[in-house]
Amino acid sequence: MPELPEVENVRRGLAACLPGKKIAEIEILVPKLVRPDCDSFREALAGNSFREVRRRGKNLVFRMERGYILCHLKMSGRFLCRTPGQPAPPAGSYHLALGFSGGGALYYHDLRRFGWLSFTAENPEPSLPLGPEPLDRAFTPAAWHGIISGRRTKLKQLLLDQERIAGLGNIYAAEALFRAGLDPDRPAGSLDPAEEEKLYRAMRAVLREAIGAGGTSIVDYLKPDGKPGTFQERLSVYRRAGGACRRCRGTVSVKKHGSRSTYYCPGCQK
DNA sequence: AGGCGTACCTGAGGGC
DNA sequence: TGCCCTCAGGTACGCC
Repeated sequence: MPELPEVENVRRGLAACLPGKKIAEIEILVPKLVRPDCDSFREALAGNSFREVRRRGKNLVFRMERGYILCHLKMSGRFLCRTPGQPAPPAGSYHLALGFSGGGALYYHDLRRFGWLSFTAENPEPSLPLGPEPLDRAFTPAAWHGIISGRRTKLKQLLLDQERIAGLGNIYAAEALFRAGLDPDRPAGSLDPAEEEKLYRAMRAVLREAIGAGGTSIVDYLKPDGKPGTFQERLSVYRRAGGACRRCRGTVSVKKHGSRSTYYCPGCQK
């Protein structure tokens, strides 16, 4: 489900309700969601408090009074934040719950159960195997050039490689390539300087716009307040195969990279 | 280096 | 109605 814009919206939603909250109750209904194991997760979090919610790529990092929780939502992980007085979600609608002193709770639900939460004593951020944050100041056109120059990987696959650039997934990789007018099969190293810069700008623009729109809600994704994002209304190619290209009125097409669908416009993307 | 298959899970939707 | 297949926003691992 979630790529950088969705995870960033989750982060913002949680940052608005978690800091200062002390964990009084821990309910783990699906043990495999927590690491290193149920018992140590409970022990580490009982009586612990939330301090800050950060994001690195598609990972969430909760800085606690003692230690950190690293979380990846994978395809279908979802948080729901409830303030004191708001009704609890129905049983069966969550797989993990952290109840707070004084009321309110954080709920996690993960339909496909690929996601996880991991308690670590030290800050896990520096050792995450991730490339630069595409919206960081430090991520300059020169840094981007260093990442793609000389590479034979297809653009689509490079954009999905979190170790090269963090945060893009199947939706925004396709959307960025469409905006840049680039064929997903082009070897990354084949871009001329103007094309490199187009892609650099396209990635950053689409991510920024999607963050502003609250992310893309198609199947699973909801913000921690339970509301959907709206960027699905503004997608140019993703899941639009057979539809008319908004730029050239040609037909949006789809093909596979590995086992994943890549949507693109053959007329616009060269 | 790069690309592919498989695995981890559940549910929705299409074809018959 | 049911069955079987494919597909879904991610990533790790093993193999060629």
